[in-house]
Amino acid sequence: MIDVELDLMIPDAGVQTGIYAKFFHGLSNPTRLRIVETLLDGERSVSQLVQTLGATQSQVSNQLACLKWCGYVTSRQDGKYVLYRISDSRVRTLLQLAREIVADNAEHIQCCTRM
Amino acid sequence: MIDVELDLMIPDAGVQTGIYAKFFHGLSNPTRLRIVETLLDGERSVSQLVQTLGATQSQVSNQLACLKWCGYVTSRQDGKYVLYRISDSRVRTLLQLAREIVADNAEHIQCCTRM
DNA sequence: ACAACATATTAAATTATTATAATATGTAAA
DNA sequence: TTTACATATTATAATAATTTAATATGTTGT
Repeated sequence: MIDVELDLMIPDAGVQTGIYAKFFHGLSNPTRLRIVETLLDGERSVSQLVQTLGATQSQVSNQLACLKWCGYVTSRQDGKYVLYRISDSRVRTLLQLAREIVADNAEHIQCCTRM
Repeated sequence: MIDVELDLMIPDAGVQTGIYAKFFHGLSNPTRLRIVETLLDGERSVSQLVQTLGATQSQVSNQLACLKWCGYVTSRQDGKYVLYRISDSRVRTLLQLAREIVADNAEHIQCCTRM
């Protein structure tokens, strides 16, 4: 009973916030972010991404799976290839906004030693 | 020479994308995201955040340090207390946009088994 | 200066994420 | 149906992030 009350007092404890944290986690890795940026330029196959990013096929496939789970990309089969695309155009806006915030707070953003 | 050319062919290889990935990493942890959400409601001391989130003091201080590095928050001393606030109002817009994207792509967002 | 409280830092243990390498699945052309 | 190519999955090793616990620093009031 006391535990329940305490839980309710904690905003978004556990479940709800976790979804959004996972969503942001999708962009928290340089390889994934570069995949998203590349796909913002148009649909790409896995092998095209492999070539563009200079990463291994396994790496790209795994990160694409992650981005798919997070809802950033969708895919369709096209012959031998699987083409990926950004699933929501507002992702572009999200990235642009992030760039602006980072640019205008450059003096506060230090080099992270712990992460 | 060949290496240099290859590097240049890879969009945002390494440095630049890394900054934005780190920025997003700031919101990729449930505790940090809840801190940001709480601070969007107004300035808070560390001990207030500790109570609200039900996390340890060490945890909150460490995550605040991380958020500070990422440029999300700034702080000021107020007597015994250190008050933290969101450093850029556009962070609210960023979170709202993320919520909208997640909401509208709920069917694509699966439960991530790997992360 | 001392005591009490608030916050920051650190080190070590735990846990999560990522890269690598190997293999499996799927598609299409011969 | 065999072969070649494209992508996905898996296991393991390497690395990074998080929690926990302890301690250090800093501020205020006595």
